[in-house]
This record gives sequence, structure tokens and C-alpha cells, in this order.
Amino acid sequence: MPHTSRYQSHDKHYVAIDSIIFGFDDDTLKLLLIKRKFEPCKGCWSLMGGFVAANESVDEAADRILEELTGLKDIYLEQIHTYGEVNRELDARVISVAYYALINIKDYDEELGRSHGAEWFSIDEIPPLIFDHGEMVGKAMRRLKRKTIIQPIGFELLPEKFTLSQLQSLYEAIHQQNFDKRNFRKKILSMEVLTQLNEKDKVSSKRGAYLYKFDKDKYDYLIANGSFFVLK
Amino acid sequence: MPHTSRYQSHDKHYVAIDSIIFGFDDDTLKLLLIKRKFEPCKGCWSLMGGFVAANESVDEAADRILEELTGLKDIYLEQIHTYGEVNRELDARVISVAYYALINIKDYDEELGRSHGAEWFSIDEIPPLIFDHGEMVGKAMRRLKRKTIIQPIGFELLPEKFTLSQLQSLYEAIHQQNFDKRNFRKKILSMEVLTQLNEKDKVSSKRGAYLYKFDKDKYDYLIANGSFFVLK
DNA sequence: GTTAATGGGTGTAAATATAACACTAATTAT
DNA sequence: ATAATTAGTGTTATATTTACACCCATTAAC
Repeated sequence: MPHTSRYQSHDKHYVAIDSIIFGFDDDTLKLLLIKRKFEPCKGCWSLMGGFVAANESVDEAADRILEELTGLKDIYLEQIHTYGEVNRELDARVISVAYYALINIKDYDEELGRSHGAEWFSIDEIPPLIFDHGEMVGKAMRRLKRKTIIQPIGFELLPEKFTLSQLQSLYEAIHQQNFDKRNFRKKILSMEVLTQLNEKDKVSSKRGAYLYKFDKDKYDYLIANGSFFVLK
Repeated sequence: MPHTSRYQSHDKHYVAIDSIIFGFDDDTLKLLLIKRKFEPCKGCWSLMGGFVAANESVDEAADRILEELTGLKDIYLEQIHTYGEVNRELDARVISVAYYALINIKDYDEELGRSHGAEWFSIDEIPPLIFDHGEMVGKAMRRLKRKTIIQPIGFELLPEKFTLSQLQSLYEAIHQQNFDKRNFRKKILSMEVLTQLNEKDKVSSKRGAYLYKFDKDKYDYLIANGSFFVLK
């Protein structure tokens, strides 16, 4: 008997992706949700999702589905958990792998989003969500908080050039707490992964604030040499 | 058209569990591996695994599979990651959800394990593993290290009653580093989740060392009231 | 052109947490 | 009696974290 037949006695399952898509705008952390256009629960708010196809990896499916909604490629995406309760969806058994994505809200394709019924919600004004999506969002938030303490992934949510005040607002939005300005700047600059530019942003202040960019090469170098990024 | 038909255009997949089973014995952190009894790669070392059935949740499948190998129920099991590369196994496309388990090695059913070709390996003498199982073990180790810093799950690996020296050995094995005895005891006792018993363990010393047990109720109470367990 | 308003930028001291360190105690085996 | 073994205990130095307040540069309004 060919050994492949060993598999045939087992059950197969639909495997889906659900994406928790974070963006940052207006000093607020936001979440992209879609209004379901089909039953069950047509009209409910839901995370963006889709099914894993036979010819793509689970990670690839997550990338593809994110691109379908936002038009964006090469986005920071991280798997958080797989939800496998038998009855977690109503009509069929679907095992869902949840990912969270960090996108720069300015790059997001609003047209495309609208065509999917997508809308941004402030993180503290999330409507009730279908199935176990609320739980997924909670887990993603906790993961994001934890992760931004030990890895500078928060930068993914900002434009390439940003001021220290913007960065602080972002961290405050993620951690839902205020940080002391002097301590924050001291700490973030002491990590030596930001490069100060010879440009100022004058949008939010009259004096103008220096723009910085994240130096990924330097970050990678430091990590490779055993340094460790710890915020807070 | 009934909305259930929406699902029918999607692919279904085999979904498996792979379990990274940690135990602690002889001052060493160990891993339970099985020698494969079937192709592909018969004779290779592998993690314990199995398939998720239609009538059970993914977590239930993980429990069931662990019980099949160890005879143990109600074991600490935590999902770590889902591995979804198309060709990660050789014969068929299998999406695998990895879990790690912490078991008290004394409770483990050796007979049953042997019948599955299972053997314990010291964490620093792990043989090459099949497929992406080595990667899974690495991720589980990192997760265990991190988790034991912020949550007292390490206790799952010890008998109900243990000495502070045993606990320290366990933490040293998990973190692969030595801790200062006085600092370790100070810190662990200051968390106030250990109860000292009126019994001594005389196995490992002539003088005898006080036995302690983990006070889960107190721990839950402290967590519920916002305290936070932080080792190190 | 003076002034008011706005967000930008900076240093120090106190408090807390972490890390380093060495001897005595109790028991058993010889 | 004594040698060997693991248990148990406090203090000081160092590093990290927190708290805290004023001047700066520019623009807009008068």
C-alpha cells in the first residue's frame, strides 16, 4: 500500500485567514473592518478574511488577502493564533489563522477598501464583531503592545519620515497610556536606530520638528550583534 | 442559492497537530521525541503528531494526541504557531498547528511511550528532526523562556511539592543560564505564590530542604488584582 | 513690530530594581 | 570527631526607571 494512502483516512478542513489590520492616523490607533455583504450575518462588522488555497502557503494567503483589500504589498504581517473551535462559524467548520498587519494609513487604497465595504474604526470604538473576531482583535492588541516593547515594529505604522512627537503619539495610542516626553526621547534615541534628517516637519508646529527615519540596517546590525531593543 | 455553497469553491486541507513535549528530570530540560514507524522518513526522529478530526476542535485534537502518547490528561498545552508551507511535508499538503506541553516526567506512562517509539532527549542533545520540526522546537523553547518570565507556568514541570533548589534548577535549565541562589530565592518568594510546607525533602541533601507548593488560588487572586509576576 | 500662542526640545536628582558577593547551619557517612 | 554535602541567609554597589519645569523657534494676530 503506498504510504500516501495513510492520509486518506483523515478529515480535511476549510482553512481561512482573518486579518487584524492596524493603521495610525490622527493620533489614534485604528482598525480596518468590513461590513459583510453575504449571509450569515450580512451587515455585521467583521475582519477581512479569505480562504487558503491549495497552491499557496498560509502566509502567502494572508499576503494575498491583505492585498485584495488594501492594494498593499510587502506589509508587516504576523501570525497570531489559529482558531479551531468546531462551531466558531455558523455554516461550516472553518479553521481560521489570524494575522495582524501594520499599515501606513496614507498608502492605503481607499477606493479599493470602499468597494469591499471597509471602514476604519478607532481602537476604542470597535463595534461588536462577528464570530470570534472580537477575541482575535484583543489578542492582536496584546501582541502588538508586547511586540512594540521589544521590537521596533511600530515604525511600520508611520510614514517613512516622522517626528519624535508622532512616534510618541503612536506608542501612546498602542499602549493606551501617556509617556513622559523627555524619558521617551531619551530612551528611543539611546537605541541608536533613528537617523535625524536635515528636514523639519512644520505641519504640526510653528517651530518645526526634526524628521527622523528608522535605520533598519543599523537595527539589523545591532540585533545580529546581540543588542536588544527594549522600550519602556 | 444557499449561502453554504459559498464554501464549496474553496480548497480543503489536512490539518495536523505537532506537539513539543517538555519534561524536566535530572536537572535537565527534556523533549519527548518519537522514531517514525512509517514512510516517509521511517526511522527519523519527529515530534508527536496527529490529524485534526471533523468533530473536534484544534485544541481538543492537541489534548487527545498528547494523551495518546503519554497517557496524561489535563496537561498544560499552549498553541505556538501554525506552519503552512505548501511543501512542508513530503507526500501531501498538511497544515500543522504546533503546541507545546509541559509534563511532570514522573507521571508519564513509559510503557505507552515505548509502544510509540518515544524517547526523552536532553534539550541540548536533540537529534536532527524531520520536516520543519526543528524550527518548531526552537520556537517552543523561545516561547517557554519568555513565558516563564512573566507567568509561573514552570511549575507544571515539577512535582506538586518541590524545593527551592529544584525550582531554581528548572529555571536554569529552561533559561540555559545560572541564577544567583540568594537573588533567585528572594525574587521567587517575594511573589508570594509559594507556600512553604512543614515537610522537608531529604533526597538531595543531608540537611533536608523545605518543600513548597505553588498556590494557584493566590496566584489567580494576585493576577485578578492587577499584580504581575515577573521573574529575572 | 510687539505679543501671544503653540508645539519642540532639553538635564538632573530621587527612587527603585538588579546584580554581586561569602559565610554559617544541619545532617549524614566515614 | 570530622569531613562532606546541600540549605539557608543580608548587605552594598550599580544600573535603570521615574518624576519633574523651563526656554526655544516660529507663526498669527493685533
